[in-house]
Amino acid sequence: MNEAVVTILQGNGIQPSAQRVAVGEYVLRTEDHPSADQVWAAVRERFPMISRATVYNTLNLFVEKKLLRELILAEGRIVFDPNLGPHHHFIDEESGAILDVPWDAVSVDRVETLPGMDVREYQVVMRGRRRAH
Amino acid sequence: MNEAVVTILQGNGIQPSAQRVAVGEYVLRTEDHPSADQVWAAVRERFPMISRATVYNTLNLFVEKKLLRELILAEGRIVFDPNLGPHHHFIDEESGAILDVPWDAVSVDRVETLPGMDVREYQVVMRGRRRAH
DNA sequence: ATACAGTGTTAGACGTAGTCTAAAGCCATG
DNA sequence: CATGGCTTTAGACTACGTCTAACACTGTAT
Ligand SMILES: [Mn+2]
Ligand SMILES: [Mn+2]
Ligand SMILES: [Zn+2]
Ligand SMILES: [Zn+2]
Repeated sequence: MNEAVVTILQGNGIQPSAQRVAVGEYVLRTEDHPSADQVWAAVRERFPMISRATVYNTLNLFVEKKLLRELILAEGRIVFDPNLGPHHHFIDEESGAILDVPWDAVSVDRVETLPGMDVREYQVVMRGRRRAH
Repeated sequence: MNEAVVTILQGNGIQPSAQRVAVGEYVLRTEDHPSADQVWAAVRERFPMISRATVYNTLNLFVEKKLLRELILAEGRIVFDPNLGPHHHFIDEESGAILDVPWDAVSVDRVETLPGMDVREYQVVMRGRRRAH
């Protein structure tokens, strides 16, 4: 059992069962933005007997305990993001891949002054094509 | 049959059947961002025999013909937006309501300069609470 | 008038992502 | 051991969207 993950879970009031650590080992470290079923597939490679319900339960628990964020950017799938700091997202329309865009790469102004809206959080969602740079 | 809607449909190469006009009368004029089933409910009040499949077919046709945009901002529902110009969105976390934010109410910079990303379109997605203003 | 073709509508089956349920397993404590 | 509280599990269930295949409508050709 990965001690670093065990420590994170304990530090957030989560009993570190073998299944939860296996899910955490993948989803808390990925650079990706995987869906629940992608997490299930990835975790099953090393922990083949884990059930789908446990993966969903664990992901929802991690969201509740603020180890993950849920993003809803594309049709038919919720994706999970272990990058908790403020950042933006770029969606490659060709592959569906979701890329992080650093908070300071884009500048956004006047969000605080919108009449009638108390903005708790915001992000820029960009869509387009990836290209060589 | 609403002549204004008939004209819009014809102008976009869509045969103005009674069902399509009924859907258009609601969804092309709403200030809301309704889901397909909300559209179905609204249209059925005046056209009770319309089928769910026709509403979905019609909405998808309107999207294809660029009379509507699809937005994916919340869990478990695609919503439709007849406001075609560039604008941002604010989601009231209490009610789930989606409000338009005028393009110029917020300023966004440096989106064009992101390395490796060809941004075709973008918007700011804000979440928070509505309040009196 | 009738036949026919092309388009549009319909009910209901289907696919699929996510949730729920109820039983079984695990583990600490007495 | 026995008990109690979590946790996991398989599979049922729900909800949104799509697909299918039959039926209806409309306009044109005969
Ligand atoms: Mn969730
Ligand atoms: Mn669609
Ligand atoms: Zn991210
Ligand atoms: Zn809008």
